[in-house]
Amino acid sequence: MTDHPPRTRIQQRNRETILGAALEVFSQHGFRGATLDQIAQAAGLSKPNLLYYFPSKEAMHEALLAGLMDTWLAPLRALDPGGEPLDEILGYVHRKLLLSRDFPRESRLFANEILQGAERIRPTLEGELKTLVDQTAAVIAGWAREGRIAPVDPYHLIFSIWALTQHYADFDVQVRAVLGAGKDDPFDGADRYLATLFRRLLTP
Amino acid sequence: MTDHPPRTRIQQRNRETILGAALEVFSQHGFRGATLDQIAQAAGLSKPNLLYYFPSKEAMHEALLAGLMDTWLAPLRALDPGGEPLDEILGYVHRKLLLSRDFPRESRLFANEILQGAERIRPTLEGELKTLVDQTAAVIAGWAREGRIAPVDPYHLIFSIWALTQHYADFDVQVRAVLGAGKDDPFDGADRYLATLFRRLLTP
DNA sequence: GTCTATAGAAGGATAGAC
DNA sequence: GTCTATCCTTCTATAGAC
Repeated sequence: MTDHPPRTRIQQRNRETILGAALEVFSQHGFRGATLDQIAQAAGLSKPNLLYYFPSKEAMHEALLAGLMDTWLAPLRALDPGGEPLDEILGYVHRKLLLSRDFPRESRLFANEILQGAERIRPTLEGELKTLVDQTAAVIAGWAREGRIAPVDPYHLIFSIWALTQHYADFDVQVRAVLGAGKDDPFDGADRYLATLFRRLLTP
Repeated sequence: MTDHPPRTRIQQRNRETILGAALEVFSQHGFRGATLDQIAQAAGLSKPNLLYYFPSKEAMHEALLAGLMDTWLAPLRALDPGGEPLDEILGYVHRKLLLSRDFPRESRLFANEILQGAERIRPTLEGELKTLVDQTAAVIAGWAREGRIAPVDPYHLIFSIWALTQHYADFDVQVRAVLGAGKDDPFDGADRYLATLFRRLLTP
């Protein structure tokens, strides 16, 4: 017994193809800007065939968002309150940057959602996300109180990690326009820069 | 003789009303997600009346973007190569944060545009913006070479200033969801946090 | 200048053949 | 399961009265 009706291999494969195409299109145009025609073309399927696998455009979008939040919060969950403070925070920054590098479309899907009011995920932000951030902020505040890192507002510290890592995915076009064509991968430079930044910020 | 045909006061006022409404709607839904109905309602005018003042939806969007880039780059242009390095950079951070606080809709309009591929402003990014950043990066690199600030990649420094300041406007919904209702203005905390961050990063 | 009415195109979703 | 054809709604833009 599973949560969902059993699916053949071909059904499973098509659902994944469609979700991949939907991610591509939604992340580039936002929910309202995306069209089923674009998704169908990206998936190599007909428009009605999309709607055989998902009841609506909305359902595709929800399916993408549902899986996203856990992936996005995993690096923060992996922060160990018992570890060495600076290593833990630098490790979080590094993991979050890798996530932006390897899943830029997911990052942009999320950014589109927040930017446009987050109506579909506001409950998650105010619930699950806030709870996790509150816990982590308490840990970081404890480290600062013990003098193991320099004193710093833990909430703004977390915001700054999000802003700095996601910037390279969400504003990729601008970053590459400014750096020019012949440069290294922006993410390599970012990794070194961010390690330096947070080391200098947090070293007591 | 002016660049444009003369306009009555009422025409001028209506154009501004429409652009204000368009900014509200475009910044929240992106270009394709916005509708003329929404803009008309926000402006308190009929839909055909909008199209009496602007030839198309596209024209409204372009009018907004045209004015935006200069406003957005002004704080960077105000950075004085002859000034005290740390003060100049901290001053830039502060001005940029104020801009995000006072013009969050403009920030989100810009973010929507970049996020969705920046097709309408890519030439400006690769031309005017890149030139200005290259010049500023050279100034900052010089300061670092002279030991007046700590060594740091000037391009990633500028990216980090953009990311950190615009985050509070673009991801406002998420910031407020995490901080909860009863807290201070996020921008107050951000101002103090960012000053600390860049001071610790850049003090030699 | 501003409106009502509507043309014409595009988009989401369904019917029904295969 | 997958397609063609099509319905119905929404959207941009225009026509034309006032």
